Amino acid sequence: MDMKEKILAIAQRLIQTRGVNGFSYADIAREVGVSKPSLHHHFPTKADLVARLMAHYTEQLETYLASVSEHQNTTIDKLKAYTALYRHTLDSERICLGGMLSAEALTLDAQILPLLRRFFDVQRQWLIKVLTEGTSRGELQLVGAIDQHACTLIAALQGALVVSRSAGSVEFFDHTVDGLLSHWY
Amino acid sequence: MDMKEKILAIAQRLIQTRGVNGFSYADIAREVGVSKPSLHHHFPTKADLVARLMAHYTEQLETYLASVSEHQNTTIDKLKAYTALYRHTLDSERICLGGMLSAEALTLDAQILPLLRRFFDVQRQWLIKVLTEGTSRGELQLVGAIDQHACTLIAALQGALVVSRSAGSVEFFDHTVDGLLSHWY
DNA sequence: GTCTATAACGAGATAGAC
DNA sequence: GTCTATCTCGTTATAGAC
Repeated sequence: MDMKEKILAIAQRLIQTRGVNGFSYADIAREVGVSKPSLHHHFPTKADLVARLMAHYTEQLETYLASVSEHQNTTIDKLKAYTALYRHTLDSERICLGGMLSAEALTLDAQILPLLRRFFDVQRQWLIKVLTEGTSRGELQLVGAIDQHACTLIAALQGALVVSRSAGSVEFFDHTVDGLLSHWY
Repeated sequence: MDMKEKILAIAQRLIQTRGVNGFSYADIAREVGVSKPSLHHHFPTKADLVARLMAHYTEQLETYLASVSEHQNTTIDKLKAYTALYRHTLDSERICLGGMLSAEALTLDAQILPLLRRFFDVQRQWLIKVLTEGTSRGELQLVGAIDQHACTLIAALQGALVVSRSAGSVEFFDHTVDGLLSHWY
Protein backbone atom coordinates (compact mmCIF):
# COMPACT_ATOMS: atom_id res chain seq x y z
CA MET A 1 0.00 0.00 0.00
CA ASP A 2 1.59 3.27 -1.06
CA MET A 3 1.49 6.51 0.88
CA LYS A 4 -1.56 7.89 -0.90
CA GLU A 5 -3.65 4.86 -0.01
CA LYS A 6 -2.38 4.85 3.55
CA ILE A 7 -3.49 8.46 3.96
CA LEU A 8 -6.88 7.71 2.46
CA ALA A 9 -7.48 4.70 4.68
CA ILE A 10 -6.66 6.56 7.88
CA ALA A 11 -8.55 9.69 6.89
CA GLN A 12 -11.59 7.60 6.08
CA ARG A 13 -11.53 5.90 9.45
CA LEU A 14 -11.14 9.23 11.21
CA ILE A 15 -14.10 10.74 9.37
CA GLN A 16 -16.32 7.72 9.96
CA THR A 17 -15.60 7.82 13.67
CA ARG A 18 -15.11 11.55 14.43
CA GLY A 19 -16.50 13.45 11.46
CA VAL A 20 -14.82 15.85 9.02
CA ASN A 21 -14.89 18.63 11.61
CA GLY A 22 -13.59 16.30 14.30
CA PHE A 23 -10.18 15.45 12.90
CA SER A 24 -7.22 17.32 11.45
CA TYR A 25 -4.26 16.80 9.15
CA ALA A 26 -2.18 16.56 12.32
CA ASP A 27 -4.15 13.46 13.34
CA ILE A 28 -3.41 11.76 10.03
CA ALA A 29 0.23 12.81 10.12
CA ARG A 30 0.65 11.28 13.57
CA GLU A 31 -0.87 7.95 12.54
CA VAL A 32 0.83 7.67 9.16
CA GLY A 33 4.15 8.88 10.49
CA VAL A 34 4.75 11.75 8.08
CA SER A 35 4.65 15.52 8.42
CA LYS A 36 1.61 17.69 7.72
CA PRO A 37 3.11 19.31 4.61
CA SER A 38 3.65 15.85 3.13
CA LEU A 39 -0.09 15.29 3.37
CA HIS A 40 -0.73 18.55 1.55
CA HIS A 41 1.53 17.31 -1.20
CA HIS A 42 -0.83 14.38 -1.84
CA PHE A 43 -4.07 16.20 -1.08
CA PRO A 44 -3.67 19.99 -1.32
CA THR A 45 -6.79 20.79 0.68
CA LYS A 46 -8.97 18.96 3.15
CA ALA A 47 -11.91 19.40 0.78
CA ASP A 48 -9.95 17.55 -1.93
CA LEU A 49 -9.28 14.68 0.44
CA VAL A 50 -12.91 14.41 1.55
CA ALA A 51 -14.23 14.55 -2.01
CA ARG A 52 -11.78 11.89 -3.14
CA LEU A 53 -12.87 9.62 -0.30
CA MET A 54 -16.57 10.06 -0.91
CA ALA A 55 -16.26 9.40 -4.64
CA HIS A 56 -14.25 6.25 -4.00
CA TYR A 57 -16.70 5.11 -1.32
CA THR A 58 -19.56 5.26 -3.80
CA GLU A 59 -17.55 3.36 -6.42
CA GLN A 60 -16.90 0.58 -3.92
CA LEU A 61 -20.59 0.50 -3.08
CA GLU A 62 -21.53 0.12 -6.74
CA THR A 63 -19.06 -2.72 -7.16
CA TYR A 64 -20.46 -4.46 -4.10
CA LEU A 65 -24.08 -4.08 -5.20
CA ALA A 66 -23.28 -5.36 -8.68
CA SER A 67 -21.62 -8.38 -7.13
CA VAL A 68 -24.64 -9.03 -4.92
CA SER A 69 -26.98 -8.84 -7.92
CA GLU A 70 -24.81 -11.36 -9.71
CA HIS A 71 -24.19 -13.88 -6.96
CA GLN A 72 -27.31 -13.82 -4.80
CA ASN A 73 -30.29 -15.50 -6.37
CA THR A 74 -33.26 -14.77 -4.14
CA THR A 75 -34.55 -11.31 -3.29
CA ILE A 76 -34.22 -11.94 0.42
CA ASP A 77 -30.60 -12.97 0.03
CA LYS A 78 -29.93 -9.78 -1.89
CA LEU A 79 -31.53 -7.68 0.82
CA LYS A 80 -29.63 -9.54 3.50
CA ALA A 81 -26.38 -8.91 1.67
CA TYR A 82 -27.33 -5.24 1.52
CA THR A 83 -27.98 -5.01 5.25
CA ALA A 84 -24.78 -6.98 5.88
CA LEU A 85 -22.83 -4.12 4.34
CA TYR A 86 -24.11 -1.76 7.02
CA ARG A 87 -23.63 -4.36 9.70
CA HIS A 88 -20.01 -4.62 8.67
CA THR A 89 -19.64 -0.87 9.10
CA LEU A 90 -21.07 -1.18 12.60
CA ASP A 91 -18.63 -4.00 13.37
CA SER A 92 -15.73 -1.74 12.52
CA GLU A 93 -17.11 0.77 15.03
CA ARG A 94 -17.83 3.36 12.37
CA ILE A 95 -20.86 4.99 10.88
CA CYS A 96 -21.43 5.34 7.15
CA LEU A 97 -19.17 7.86 5.42
CA GLY A 98 -22.15 9.20 3.45
CA GLY A 99 -24.24 9.49 6.58
CA MET A 100 -21.55 11.36 8.49
CA LEU A 101 -20.93 13.78 5.62
CA SER A 102 -24.68 14.35 5.25
CA ALA A 103 -24.96 15.33 8.90
CA GLU A 104 -22.10 17.80 8.40
CA ALA A 105 -23.16 18.79 4.90
CA LEU A 106 -23.79 22.47 5.61
CA THR A 107 -20.19 22.93 6.75
CA LEU A 108 -18.58 21.17 3.80
CA ASP A 109 -17.29 22.26 0.42
CA ALA A 110 -20.06 22.52 -2.16
CA GLN A 111 -18.48 19.82 -4.35
CA ILE A 112 -19.50 17.23 -1.74
CA LEU A 113 -23.24 17.66 -2.16
CA PRO A 114 -23.62 16.05 -5.60
CA LEU A 115 -21.44 13.17 -4.43
CA LEU A 116 -23.76 12.55 -1.49
CA ARG A 117 -26.81 12.79 -3.68
CA ARG A 118 -25.33 10.19 -5.96
CA PHE A 119 -24.35 7.92 -3.07
CA PHE A 120 -27.92 7.65 -1.87
CA ASP A 121 -29.35 7.51 -5.36
CA VAL A 122 -27.23 4.48 -6.21
CA GLN A 123 -28.72 2.62 -3.27
CA ARG A 124 -32.24 3.78 -3.98
CA GLN A 125 -32.13 2.67 -7.62
CA TRP A 126 -30.55 -0.66 -6.76
CA LEU A 127 -33.19 -1.35 -4.11
CA ILE A 128 -36.01 -0.38 -6.46
CA LYS A 129 -34.65 -2.86 -8.99
CA VAL A 130 -34.33 -5.64 -6.43
CA LEU A 131 -37.75 -5.02 -4.88
CA THR A 132 -39.42 -4.80 -8.29
CA GLU A 133 -37.87 -8.09 -9.38
CA GLY A 134 -38.85 -9.73 -6.11
CA THR A 135 -42.42 -8.58 -6.49
CA SER A 136 -42.77 -9.74 -10.09
CA ARG A 137 -41.32 -13.14 -9.14
CA GLY A 138 -43.78 -13.45 -6.27
CA GLU A 139 -41.04 -13.51 -3.66
CA LEU A 140 -42.40 -10.40 -1.99
CA GLN A 141 -45.87 -9.01 -1.34
CA LEU A 142 -45.31 -5.33 -0.73
CA VAL A 143 -47.97 -2.93 0.47
CA GLY A 144 -47.63 0.48 -1.14
CA ALA A 145 -45.15 1.92 -3.60
CA ILE A 146 -41.81 0.20 -4.01
CA ASP A 147 -39.81 3.43 -3.88
CA GLN A 148 -41.18 4.07 -0.40
CA HIS A 149 -39.78 0.79 0.83
CA ALA A 150 -36.43 1.58 -0.74
CA CYS A 151 -36.34 4.89 1.15
CA THR A 152 -37.35 3.18 4.38
CA LEU A 153 -34.56 0.62 4.04
CA ILE A 154 -31.87 3.22 3.42
CA ALA A 155 -33.08 5.55 6.17
CA ALA A 156 -33.45 2.79 8.76
CA LEU A 157 -29.96 1.40 8.14
CA GLN A 158 -28.38 4.84 8.25
CA GLY A 159 -30.24 5.74 11.41
CA ALA A 160 -29.53 2.39 13.04
CA LEU A 161 -25.77 2.95 12.70
CA VAL A 162 -25.96 6.33 14.38
CA VAL A 163 -28.38 5.37 17.15
CA SER A 164 -26.53 2.14 17.95
CA ARG A 165 -23.49 4.23 18.75
CA SER A 166 -25.46 5.97 21.52
CA ALA A 167 -27.97 3.32 22.51
CA GLY A 168 -24.92 1.46 23.65
CA SER A 169 -24.93 -1.78 21.73
CA VAL A 170 -25.23 -3.52 18.39
CA GLU A 171 -28.54 -4.90 19.65
CA PHE A 172 -30.36 -1.77 18.46
CA PHE A 173 -29.03 -2.26 14.93
CA ASP A 174 -29.97 -5.92 14.79
CA HIS A 175 -33.46 -5.24 16.10
CA THR A 176 -33.91 -2.54 13.50
CA VAL A 177 -32.96 -4.89 10.67
CA ASP A 178 -35.19 -7.67 12.04
CA GLY A 179 -38.10 -5.22 12.27
CA LEU A 180 -37.43 -4.04 8.72
CA LEU A 181 -37.34 -7.45 7.11
CA SER A 182 -40.03 -9.08 9.27
CA HIS A 183 -42.79 -7.92 6.95
CA TRP A 184 -41.38 -9.66 3.95
CA TYR A 185 -40.65 -13.25 4.71
CA MET B 1 -36.96 35.73 26.47
CA ASP B 2 -33.94 36.43 28.59
CA MET B 3 -30.33 36.20 27.50
CA LYS B 4 -29.82 32.63 28.67
CA GLU B 5 -32.74 31.36 26.60
CA LYS B 6 -31.66 33.40 23.59
CA ILE B 7 -28.23 31.79 23.72
CA LEU B 8 -29.72 28.32 24.06
CA ALA B 9 -32.10 28.79 21.14
CA ILE B 10 -29.38 29.98 18.77
CA ALA B 11 -26.87 27.39 19.90
CA GLN B 12 -29.43 24.65 19.38
CA ARG B 13 -30.17 25.79 15.85
CA LEU B 14 -26.45 25.96 15.07
CA ILE B 15 -25.82 22.45 16.35
CA GLN B 16 -28.82 20.99 14.52
CA THR B 17 -27.65 22.52 11.25
CA ARG B 18 -23.84 22.49 11.52
CA GLY B 19 -22.96 20.15 14.37
CA VAL B 20 -21.12 20.77 17.63
CA ASN B 21 -17.77 20.82 15.84
CA GLY B 22 -19.16 23.08 13.11
CA PHE B 23 -19.94 26.19 15.14
CA SER B 24 -18.18 28.35 17.73
CA TYR B 25 -18.98 30.77 20.52
CA ALA B 26 -18.14 33.52 18.04
CA ASP B 27 -21.08 32.41 15.87
CA ILE B 28 -23.49 32.67 18.80
CA ALA B 29 -22.03 36.00 19.90
CA ARG B 30 -22.55 37.45 16.42
CA GLU B 31 -26.19 36.36 16.24
CA VAL B 32 -27.15 37.25 19.80
CA GLY B 33 -25.26 40.52 19.73
CA VAL B 34 -23.07 40.03 22.77
CA SER B 35 -19.38 39.37 23.27
CA LYS B 36 -17.85 35.92 23.58
CA PRO B 37 -16.91 36.34 27.27
CA SER B 38 -20.55 37.13 28.06
CA LEU B 39 -21.46 33.72 26.71
CA HIS B 40 -18.90 32.09 28.96
CA HIS B 41 -20.54 33.86 31.89
CA HIS B 42 -23.79 31.99 31.18
CA PHE B 43 -22.24 28.72 30.03
CA PRO B 44 -18.63 28.37 31.23
CA THR B 45 -17.67 25.70 28.71
CA LYS B 46 -19.02 24.49 25.40
CA ALA B 47 -19.57 21.07 26.96
CA ASP B 48 -21.84 22.65 29.59
CA LEU B 49 -23.88 24.34 26.89
CA VAL B 50 -24.27 21.17 24.83
CA ALA B 51 -25.22 19.05 27.85
CA ARG B 52 -27.79 21.62 28.97
CA LEU B 53 -29.32 21.63 25.48
CA MET B 54 -29.49 17.87 25.17
CA ALA B 55 -31.08 17.43 28.61
CA HIS B 56 -33.71 20.06 27.82
CA TYR B 57 -34.36 18.54 24.39
CA THR B 58 -35.20 15.20 25.99
CA GLU B 59 -37.49 16.87 28.56
CA GLN B 60 -39.40 18.55 25.75
CA LEU B 61 -39.69 15.23 23.97
CA GLU B 62 -41.12 13.57 27.06
CA THR B 63 -43.67 16.35 27.46
CA TYR B 64 -44.68 16.01 23.83
CA LEU B 65 -45.03 12.22 23.98
CA ALA B 66 -47.08 12.42 27.19
CA SER B 67 -49.38 14.91 25.47
CA VAL B 68 -49.75 12.63 22.45
CA SER B 69 -50.62 9.68 24.68
CA GLU B 70 -53.27 11.80 26.36
CA HIS B 71 -54.89 13.46 23.37
CA GLN B 72 -54.60 10.95 20.53
CA ASN B 73 -56.97 8.05 20.84
CA THR B 74 -56.01 5.59 18.11
CA THR B 75 -52.64 3.92 17.79
CA ILE B 76 -52.24 5.18 14.26
CA ASP B 77 -52.90 8.76 15.33
CA LYS B 78 -50.28 8.40 18.04
CA LEU B 79 -47.72 7.10 15.55
CA LYS B 80 -48.60 9.87 13.12
CA ALA B 81 -48.10 12.44 15.85
CA TYR B 82 -44.73 10.85 16.57
CA THR B 83 -43.58 11.02 12.95
CA ALA B 84 -44.95 14.58 12.76
CA LEU B 85 -42.40 15.61 15.37
CA TYR B 86 -39.58 14.55 13.06
CA ARG B 87 -41.29 16.10 10.07
CA HIS B 88 -41.40 19.39 11.94
CA THR B 89 -37.64 19.15 12.49
CA LEU B 90 -37.20 18.64 8.76
CA ASP B 91 -39.41 21.65 8.03
CA SER B 92 -37.12 23.82 10.12
CA GLU B 93 -34.22 22.63 7.98
CA ARG B 94 -32.53 20.88 10.87
CA ILE B 95 -31.72 17.34 11.84
CA CYS B 96 -32.43 15.88 15.26
CA LEU B 97 -30.20 17.20 18.06
CA GLY B 98 -29.80 13.67 19.41
CA GLY B 99 -28.92 12.35 15.98
CA MET B 100 -26.31 15.02 15.36
CA LEU B 101 -24.69 14.52 18.74
CA SER B 102 -24.67 10.75 18.23
CA ALA B 103 -22.79 11.16 14.96
CA GLU B 104 -20.22 13.35 16.73
CA ALA B 105 -20.34 11.35 19.96
CA LEU B 106 -16.69 10.26 19.97
CA THR B 107 -15.52 13.89 19.96
CA LEU B 108 -17.83 15.07 22.74
CA ASP B 109 -17.51 15.32 26.51
CA ALA B 110 -18.28 12.05 28.26
CA GLN B 111 -21.27 13.52 30.11
CA ILE B 112 -23.18 13.61 26.82
CA LEU B 113 -23.31 9.86 26.31
CA PRO B 114 -25.79 8.99 29.08
CA LEU B 115 -28.00 11.87 27.89
CA LEU B 116 -28.07 10.41 24.38
CA ARG B 117 -28.78 6.96 25.66
CA ARG B 118 -31.69 8.32 27.63
CA PHE B 119 -33.00 10.32 24.66
CA PHE B 120 -33.35 7.22 22.52
CA ASP B 121 -34.55 5.09 25.39
CA VAL B 122 -37.46 7.47 26.06
CA GLN B 123 -38.62 7.03 22.48
CA ARG B 124 -38.11 3.30 22.49
CA GLN B 125 -40.12 2.78 25.67
CA TRP B 126 -42.91 5.08 24.52
CA LEU B 127 -43.17 3.27 21.18
CA ILE B 128 -43.19 -0.13 22.86
CA LYS B 129 -46.09 1.02 25.03
CA VAL B 130 -48.03 2.42 22.08
CA LEU B 131 -47.43 -0.62 19.87
CA THR B 132 -48.30 -3.04 22.67
CA GLU B 133 -51.56 -1.22 23.36
CA GLY B 134 -52.38 -1.11 19.67
CA THR B 135 -51.78 -4.82 19.33
CA SER B 136 -53.90 -5.76 22.36
CA ARG B 137 -56.72 -3.56 21.06
CA GLY B 138 -56.55 -5.21 17.68
CA GLU B 139 -55.61 -1.98 15.92
CA LEU B 140 -52.32 -3.47 14.71
CA GLN B 141 -51.23 -6.88 13.52
CA LEU B 142 -47.47 -6.86 13.93
CA VAL B 143 -45.17 -9.55 12.62
CA GLY B 144 -42.29 -10.20 14.98
CA ALA B 145 -41.27 -8.64 18.29
CA ILE B 146 -42.65 -5.22 19.18
CA ASP B 147 -39.29 -3.85 20.29
CA GLN B 148 -37.90 -4.51 16.83
CA HIS B 149 -40.56 -2.29 15.29
CA ALA B 150 -39.82 0.42 17.84
CA CYS B 151 -36.15 0.33 16.83
CA THR B 152 -37.05 0.41 13.15
CA LEU B 153 -39.28 3.46 13.62
CA ILE B 154 -36.64 5.42 15.52
CA ALA B 155 -33.83 4.47 13.15
CA ALA B 156 -35.81 5.21 10.00
CA LEU B 157 -36.92 8.65 11.18
CA GLN B 158 -33.41 9.57 12.28
CA GLY B 159 -31.93 8.36 9.02
CA ALA B 160 -34.62 10.01 6.93
CA LEU B 161 -33.75 13.42 8.36
CA VAL B 162 -30.08 13.02 7.51
CA VAL B 163 -30.55 11.51 4.06
CA SER B 164 -33.24 14.02 3.05
CA ARG B 165 -30.66 16.74 3.60
CA SER B 166 -28.50 15.18 0.86
CA ALA B 167 -31.07 13.49 -1.32
CA GLY B 168 -32.19 17.01 -2.01
CA SER B 169 -35.82 17.13 -0.96
CA VAL B 170 -38.40 16.39 1.71
CA GLU B 171 -39.75 13.75 -0.65
CA PHE B 172 -37.29 11.18 0.70
CA PHE B 173 -38.52 11.73 4.24
CA ASP B 174 -42.18 11.45 3.28
CA HIS B 175 -41.57 8.28 1.29
CA THR B 176 -39.73 6.78 4.22
CA VAL B 177 -42.63 7.47 6.57
CA ASP B 178 -45.17 6.15 4.08
CA GLY B 179 -43.11 2.98 3.67
CA LEU B 180 -42.85 2.59 7.43
CA LEU B 181 -46.52 2.92 8.19
CA SER B 182 -47.83 1.14 5.08
CA HIS B 183 -47.63 -2.23 6.78
CA TRP B 184 -49.91 -1.28 9.60
CA TYR B 185 -53.08 0.24 8.28
C1' DG C 1 -23.75 40.99 33.33
C1' DT C 2 -21.22 43.07 30.13
C1' DC C 3 -17.15 44.63 28.14
C1' DT C 4 -11.83 44.98 26.14
C1' DA C 5 -7.79 42.63 25.99
C1' DT C 6 -5.29 38.69 25.70
C1' DA C 7 -3.61 34.16 26.65
C1' DA C 8 -2.74 29.54 24.85
C1' DC C 9 -3.46 26.49 21.52
C1' DG C 10 -4.59 24.10 17.14
C1' DA C 11 -6.28 24.54 12.57
C1' DG C 12 -5.36 24.59 7.30
C1' DA C 13 -2.02 25.93 4.33
C1' DT C 14 2.58 27.73 2.11
C1' DA C 15 7.79 28.63 1.28
C1' DG C 16 11.62 26.75 0.21
C1' DA C 17 15.64 23.54 1.30
C1' DC C 18 17.07 18.74 0.54
C1' DG D 1 8.28 13.28 -1.97
C1' DT D 2 9.70 14.65 2.35
C1' DC D 3 11.20 17.81 5.61
C1' DT D 4 11.66 22.35 9.00
C1' DA D 5 9.97 26.61 9.67
C1' DT D 6 6.47 29.72 9.48
C1' DC D 7 2.13 32.24 8.40
C1' DT D 8 -2.49 33.47 9.36
C1' DC D 9 -6.50 32.72 11.33
C1' DG D 10 -9.99 30.85 14.48
C1' DT D 11 -10.78 28.34 18.60
C1' DT D 12 -11.98 27.94 23.79
C1' DA D 13 -11.22 30.22 27.74
C1' DT D 14 -9.56 33.70 31.37
C1' DA D 15 -8.28 38.34 33.66
C1' DG D 16 -9.89 42.17 35.22
C1' DA D 17 -12.21 46.88 34.53
C1' DC D 18 -16.89 48.96 34.48
